[in-house]
Amino acid sequence: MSSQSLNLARKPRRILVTSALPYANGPIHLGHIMEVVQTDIWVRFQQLRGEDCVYVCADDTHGTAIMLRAESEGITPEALIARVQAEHERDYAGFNIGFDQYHSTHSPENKTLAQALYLKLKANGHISRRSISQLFDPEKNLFLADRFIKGTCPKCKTPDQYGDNCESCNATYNPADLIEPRSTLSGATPVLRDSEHFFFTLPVFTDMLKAWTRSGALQEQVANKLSEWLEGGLQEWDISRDAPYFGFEIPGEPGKYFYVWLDAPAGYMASFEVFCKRSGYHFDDYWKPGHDTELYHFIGKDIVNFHTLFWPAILSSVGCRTPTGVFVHGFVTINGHKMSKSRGTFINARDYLDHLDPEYLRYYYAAKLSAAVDDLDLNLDDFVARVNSDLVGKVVNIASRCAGFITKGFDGMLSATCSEPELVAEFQAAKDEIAAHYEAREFSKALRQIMALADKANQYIADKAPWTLAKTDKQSPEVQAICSTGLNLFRLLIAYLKPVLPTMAQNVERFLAIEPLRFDSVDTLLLGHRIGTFEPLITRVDPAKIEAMMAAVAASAAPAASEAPVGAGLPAINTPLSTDPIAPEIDYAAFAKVDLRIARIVNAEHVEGAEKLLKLSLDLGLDADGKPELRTVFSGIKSAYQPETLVGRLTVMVANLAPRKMKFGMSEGMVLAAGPGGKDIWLLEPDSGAQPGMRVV
RNA sequence: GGUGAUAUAGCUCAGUUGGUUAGAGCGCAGCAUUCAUAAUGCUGAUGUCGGUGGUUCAAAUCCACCUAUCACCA
Repeated sequence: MSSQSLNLARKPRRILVTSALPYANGPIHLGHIMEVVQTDIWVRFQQLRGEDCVYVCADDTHGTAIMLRAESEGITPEALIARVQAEHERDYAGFNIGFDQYHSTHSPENKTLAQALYLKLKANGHISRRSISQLFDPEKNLFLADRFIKGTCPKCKTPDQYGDNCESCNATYNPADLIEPRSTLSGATPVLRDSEHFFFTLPVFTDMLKAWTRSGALQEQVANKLSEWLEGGLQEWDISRDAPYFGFEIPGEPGKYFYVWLDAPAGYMASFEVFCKRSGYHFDDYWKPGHDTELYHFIGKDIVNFHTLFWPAILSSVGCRTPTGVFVHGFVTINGHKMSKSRGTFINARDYLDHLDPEYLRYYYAAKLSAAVDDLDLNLDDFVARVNSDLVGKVVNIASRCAGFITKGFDGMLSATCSEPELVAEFQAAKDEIAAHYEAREFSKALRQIMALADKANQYIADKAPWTLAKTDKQSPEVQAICSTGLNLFRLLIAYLKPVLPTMAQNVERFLAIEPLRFDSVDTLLLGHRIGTFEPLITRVDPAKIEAMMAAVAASAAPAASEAPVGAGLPAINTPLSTDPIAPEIDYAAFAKVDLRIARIVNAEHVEGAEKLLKLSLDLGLDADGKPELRTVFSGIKSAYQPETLVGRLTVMVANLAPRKMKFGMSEGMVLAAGPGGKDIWLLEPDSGAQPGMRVV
């Protein structure tokens, strides 16, 4: 079987690939990098096999968050997105991401495309309009998305909850139902106001989507998730926003703008269109039905709905083809935790590039990536061990230990034949299986197999011990044959690794004095060829550099804390006081009514069926009759504390709060804690010396 | 609160349709080697497969419930 002649005989596949558009509200971080590295490896693999594969991306530039961010910086949105895009492109280039085109959703091409999509949807009867009632900030003069509204939960009365659900009791509600709602942008009390909105009639596409999501275009895990929406009944999708909004105005509807998620996917098309203009590719070949081209979107699990429901439905309405595949990946965690600014683990691409070689991270990600949606943990100790052991200890070591003999004994000339043909053949025969793993995005499997081969190459060299022979005869043909074989094995490994390590592959090509490797290069061997001198192809990861990077990240975390997290769209000024201003003044008598007491937590346990609550038993010491005062309190701190870590600790409780009946029993008081919720809850604890029952004043 | 996923050696992960003593790499211990960026080779130890209960001749694998982590809820 000659797969080489097969490849030459057939026409290359024509493939268009995208990565998700990063939002222009913040820097590129290691999560973004994981996605583009995954995509880039897949694209390079296709190209190295001779396929015609184009890779495009763009900045996502519209929305309220961008508008507010620019306002707080005192610049125009256009200036903001231009600056951020330059940073994004620079960071991606730092990781060797080989985009064929990088564009912007705020471009004339995208405006034309988004408007054309809309007009087609409208002409097809897939746009409806109706008035909706929404909270409006009378000071800032804009409609408020749920995340810009806070107030007291109407069900459990917990203060300071966001507009759509309560973190304490998990209730979901309409933001208009909040008690004492306020705008997080201005602090003003929002008012209800009506406005006409435009909707995409998504339910019309239910059958089409049910078929498409199970057509093989999606991972099974993703299709399962989507059945939740499909079986639950799709709703019409609100695609308009009112002025002021940074985006494109809806044609013929002054003051109405496209919701950012309408023109974002159009950005894939716009970017590709720009590429077509300068390359001679035909736009319609890739976006209209009836062509043999393939279209793939690589995205994160947080934006599945937009890419696998709204987007295919829109494409099908306007007479475009649906994606061949949407490949969903998980999130990056650092040492097992979510990237977090407060924890000092929010690593931006720039932080990494300032200290470390991008090839390390490309390799580490590849070594752990699969086609599944699982999160990927960047464990920094593991990172150092893995990269040093695999890349330096195993792969590069093969060249390093062979090259010296060839250079010194044979003036760089490789032997005319390889010894150990079976071993060489085994390396070559692995091609199809490794290619299948790359194709299926099972990069970790591909690399495992490649590293197993690298082990065999080292075993072979150790077994033949050319250094022993060289002691008696530096010019022994046997030494030349062994080391030439070793270098050939090394060359095969590099050909397999090239999608992951483009820079190192280039260095190897220079060292071996060969033409750029392609995937099929493994079918031939390097015989009777003069190589260059060996130089270190990659240096070991220095753990001190990791420490320096983490120190820099932690140092920048403090001032950066006031910046909005990426993509979260929070206002630029975000301190506890800004989001939750100090309450109206009270007199001492009012305060004195609250009886705060020191209490010892004598027991803490999970509550069966409760998502957020822990059941605490609090000891307040003995009362006047010498009887122990024990209280049971249900507290919404489960997300931040393990029960066993609480037992024995002292805290402060409201001792005279009216008991409240909860689903799980009677709660006789409240313990005091601060923080926004989730992991960020901090229980109050007195200095040592305080005794249970003491009053806090 | 609902829903989808995940949980396997110190670390990071494989484990196909349930089938003998559960695997790999790293790390660790011992030995060998010294050509190589303290690299390599050989040998070895290490697991209540998140928990509980169930189905079965047989469960890491199937079912139920629970716990933890991640995501989504237009």
